[in-house]
Amino acid sequence: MAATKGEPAQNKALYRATMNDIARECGLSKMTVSRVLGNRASVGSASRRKVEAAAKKLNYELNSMARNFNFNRSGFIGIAMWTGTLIGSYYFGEIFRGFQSALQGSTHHFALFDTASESFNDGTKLARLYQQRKVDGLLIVAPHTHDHFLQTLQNLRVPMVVVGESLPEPSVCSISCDDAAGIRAVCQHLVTLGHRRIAFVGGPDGLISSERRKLAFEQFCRDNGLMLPPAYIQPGDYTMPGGRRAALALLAAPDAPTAIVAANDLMAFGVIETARSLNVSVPGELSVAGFDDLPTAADRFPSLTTVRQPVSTMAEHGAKILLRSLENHEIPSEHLTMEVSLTVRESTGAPR
Amino acid sequence: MAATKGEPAQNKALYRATMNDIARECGLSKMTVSRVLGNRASVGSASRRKVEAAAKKLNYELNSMARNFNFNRSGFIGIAMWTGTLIGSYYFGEIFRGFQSALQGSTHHFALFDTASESFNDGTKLARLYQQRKVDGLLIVAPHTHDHFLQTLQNLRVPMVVVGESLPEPSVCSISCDDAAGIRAVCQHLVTLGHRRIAFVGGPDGLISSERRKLAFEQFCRDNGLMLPPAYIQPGDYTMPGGRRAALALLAAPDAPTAIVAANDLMAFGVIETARSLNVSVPGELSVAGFDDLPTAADRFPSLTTVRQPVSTMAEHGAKILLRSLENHEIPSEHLTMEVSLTVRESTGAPR
DNA sequence: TTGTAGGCGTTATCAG
DNA sequence: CTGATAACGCCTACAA
Repeated sequence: MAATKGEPAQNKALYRATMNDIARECGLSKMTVSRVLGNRASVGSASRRKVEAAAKKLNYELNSMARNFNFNRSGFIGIAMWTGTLIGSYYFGEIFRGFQSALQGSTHHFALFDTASESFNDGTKLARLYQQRKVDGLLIVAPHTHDHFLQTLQNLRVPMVVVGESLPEPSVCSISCDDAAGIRAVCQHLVTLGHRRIAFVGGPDGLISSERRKLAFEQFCRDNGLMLPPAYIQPGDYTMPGGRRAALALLAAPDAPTAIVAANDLMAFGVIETARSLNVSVPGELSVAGFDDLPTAADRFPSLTTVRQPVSTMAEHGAKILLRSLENHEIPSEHLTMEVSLTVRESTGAPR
Repeated sequence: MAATKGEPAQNKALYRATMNDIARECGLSKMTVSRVLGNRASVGSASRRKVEAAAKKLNYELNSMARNFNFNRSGFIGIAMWTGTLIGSYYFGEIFRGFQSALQGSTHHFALFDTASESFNDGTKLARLYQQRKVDGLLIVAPHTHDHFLQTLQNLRVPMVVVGESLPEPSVCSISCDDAAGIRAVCQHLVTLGHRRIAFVGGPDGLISSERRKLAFEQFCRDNGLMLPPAYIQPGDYTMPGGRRAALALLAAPDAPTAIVAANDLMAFGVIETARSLNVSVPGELSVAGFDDLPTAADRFPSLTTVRQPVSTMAEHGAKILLRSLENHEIPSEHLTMEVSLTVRESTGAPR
């Protein structure tokens, strides 16, 4: 590591003008100044001009700390999540995009908090963010079932919206997609193509959506009289290596499936890679489907049949609900379930 | 989209105790309370116990807004970047990981700002965040050369550190990796293997690091007397499709290269995919190398020879420098260049 | 339309 | 060790 020292740089902070300075500058009371610069209340046009000129001259900016202190709000929305696994993912990118577009016209900003740390799990630390007025509310992204903070937060009346998972608690607002419908749609698609031996690669424990997808798959098989040996339900972890492992287990077995449904796209990619390395052609000998519709799902060879969930729309709705509830000083409690859609591409076809 | 209304939920906010309440509760002045709860100054142990008991009883939490208002600091560090392209990337995941570990023991938190919006480019909006005391300082991630805000920020003495790009401005603190050394290492590796016809897939315009990698490549070729027809320098954009396009152009030409160096891993993946689809074996007929060392670089078939840059370490250093400079009320100006290392894997070999 | 008084919750300062 | 007072910068409420 090489270091270079730049020129000395000017260290002293610039003086920041206050409303008082402006008031003095133009011989008005600071209330008049406040009305012009902060309140936009009715002020004589002469005064207004004077104040605005002085503000520009002194390079004045509202001190949002004094302001928020007064209003008893921080101006920040906290995004709370397991950053370790989520932060660099496409999923979070979409989530953030959605959050951002909900922020249009709002004066709020986003702060990012990691729920992985020990003290977060009982909600103490998260709740404290609100009690200390560091955030006005929380957007909880894809919480795990073993995150025990939700109850704590709810008891303390922390305004919050859960995004990406549907919670059993009816009084906690949550926005998710219709996981079960998505799985049913893929399975129906495969059955229509003629498949009868369909296997499933599940997501990690601890995510309700993941559990939902698995249950929907099992239910579909029962409803349609498909064979479902235990080995057809492989555990997974939403990663590509996880998909590879599951595919190895499935394709090595004597009664290998003719189709594999993965609980997310990454695992489906892993399945396809393994199939390729085993010289099992996709979709010729094996159909593969995923869930998420990552951008690369369309780019890959073969392109991936998958379920599209409107992640950024979910996030946008969630953030809007939170913002609205902050304005109205109420705690949101509705549950939203967004529709998903099946995108059929090259990775699925009729079985041989 | 289906919606369900949860139970009414308790809407009124809980009353928040203040230091005054506690003072009254235990018959002491609020200064004594402040000393116990905020200052940790010397206080008689009897008083201390009384205050702590009352605080617990009233479920008291420090009001950080009043506190920060007093201290004239917001408690937030702003992370400013082009979120559209970065937020969902592995790179940002590493960056954030680094930032976070720098925050251990600090009372600061992170806020996230998008520099894509129009008004950001001249720095006005970004500077305002600081002038309005919404953030105490800024971490600028991978700024583009056409981001014109840096000069503005510097003039306004905004404490900031640029991470991931090395800037020409000597008085703006920036932390980056030694791009040129990385490229030289890959090229040397290829030349040592016997390659003489090496092509390059460049990154997007507007990133200094990207430009640096290209220049280093050209310089290496000149220094080593390698042939370098213009077509050997392909434009790219740091995406997989970009890598595919470049590879198509390179492999179709009459004097196709025996090795391709991509300015990042994603493009290298694209090159490998295209090679595969053209039945050009890697590394048999074509060696491919990247830059970044994404986790998947080791997983792929063939695994990728690439340059590892210590992204999270860079970020951690950057954040630490900023935090330290905030404590000392000074503006950092050093330039740090971190070392990179070559990781040789399966995608490179001797030419036929 | 403008100004005065007071308060938000905390800490600095200085006196006891 | 403890307390009274003032201050941070802004806004609400009321009065002129």
